Amino acid sequence: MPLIDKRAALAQLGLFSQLEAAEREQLLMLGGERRFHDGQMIFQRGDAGNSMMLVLRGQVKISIVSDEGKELVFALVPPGECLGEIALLDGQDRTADAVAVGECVLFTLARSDFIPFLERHPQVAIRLLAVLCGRLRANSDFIERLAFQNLPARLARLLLNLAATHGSTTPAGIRIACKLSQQEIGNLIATSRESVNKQLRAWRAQGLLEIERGAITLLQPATLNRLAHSA
Amino acid sequence: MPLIDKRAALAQLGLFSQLEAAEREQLLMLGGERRFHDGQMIFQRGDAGNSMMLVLRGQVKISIVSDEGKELVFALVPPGECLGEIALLDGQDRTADAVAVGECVLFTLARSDFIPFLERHPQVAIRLLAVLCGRLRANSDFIERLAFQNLPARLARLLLNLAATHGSTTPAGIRIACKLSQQEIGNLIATSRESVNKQLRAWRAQGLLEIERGAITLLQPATLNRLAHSA
DNA sequence: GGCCAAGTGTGAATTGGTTCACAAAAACAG
DNA sequence: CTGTTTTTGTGAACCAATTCACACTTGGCC
Repeated sequence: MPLIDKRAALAQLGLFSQLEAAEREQLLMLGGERRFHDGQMIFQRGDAGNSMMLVLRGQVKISIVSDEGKELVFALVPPGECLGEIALLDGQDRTADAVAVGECVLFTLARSDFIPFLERHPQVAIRLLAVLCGRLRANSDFIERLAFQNLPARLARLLLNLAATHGSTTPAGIRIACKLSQQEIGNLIATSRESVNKQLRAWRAQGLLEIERGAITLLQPATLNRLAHSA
Repeated sequence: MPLIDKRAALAQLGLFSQLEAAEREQLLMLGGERRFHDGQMIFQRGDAGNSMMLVLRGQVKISIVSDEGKELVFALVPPGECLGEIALLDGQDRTADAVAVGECVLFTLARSDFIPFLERHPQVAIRLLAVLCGRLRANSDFIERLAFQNLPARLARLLLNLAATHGSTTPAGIRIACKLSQQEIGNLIATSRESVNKQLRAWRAQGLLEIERGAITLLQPATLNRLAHSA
């Protein structure tokens, strides 16, 4: 397990990039490092939210679970981004669960330390405003897709999204080396595992994509894109 | 049409309540007042968003419309609250439409004026963070309801919500003097007008509520509450 | 009053997607 | 290598909600 360079991560992160190196040093002293194993719960909905985290390594799944046990995944937070800001900022409970995906290293900042820091560094507050605006826009999109788009459109969009962030271009098409099970794909677009399966094979039958173990290759991204933007 | 006291409204609003009176005076000079008629469009999705507004009088409907013409209403912003903060803060396009409901008076602040003000007044930035957190929580709720709750649950919840904000207690129950058409109710909970109609009459038949012209009286709010929290 | 537009009421047909129940295939642990 | 667990594949039955089609009511307006 390699040592993670917190200094570099902090400098790179938009939130803190404007600060003087000395100020970031200060922040480093305030925060702590925590490690989580794959599948380990980081925090749970309803917990008192007195810290925020920055992903140094691994990914964090942010999700909610219904009474009947259905899960809806809001986001998979990649390294270099933060999570838990909302509860930190308003001091209320966490609105969602956070679970480690893979071995994770997080840099954590406690509310009691960070709020005073924020008051001394207004530029950071302004940056945070931008972060929250981004979240709000993402949420709007999510709502819009849920309300207006049917399963094929939501799935197509997800695939294109994954392709853009985790995909690699190959002669045949864009290969997504995703280790997402069909169940997890379903949880990302609010649909059942079976429906994901059926839609994927339907598209495979049409030659739109190829399915291997743990990877999907988009053969006709343009066609999928059309599907993502229709009903 | 009565004169609206901008000074009082600004002082009352959480966002600016901490400021010195003199600073609020300054803000008053920066902003302008605009009036809109019932149904008039205030801004449209995709517009450049270079201002935010504060509702002084009337209500503002925030909604998006799908390709097929379906409308989804995110919020009805009441007097004393603000709208359009997101686009103002990040300088990007508006994510939704805003339409006046009833005769509206808005206090508007331009981005070019407000951002410098924000930099001089960090407390306001911190307050804005709280506002955005509130929005994010509301959005989370919205997503959760869309993804997990069926029509009766969503409708029950909406009615209880309306009862809490616009209702008056009567001997028979809680009376909601809403001037919402069934279509508009549907747009608030992402469902068709017909389905709203059928569900309301089903509940009326069960004695859960009473329907008059432009008003609904909840006879058994407790039962509705149970419905709102089940599947 | 009488007309037109907006809103409401209602049933039948259709549909998109879920649920269920299982079989087959991989992945994993010992 | 072998049994166990997780994931995938698939069809049939089911269901909630939409769509469609149309009648009825109400309100506002000239």
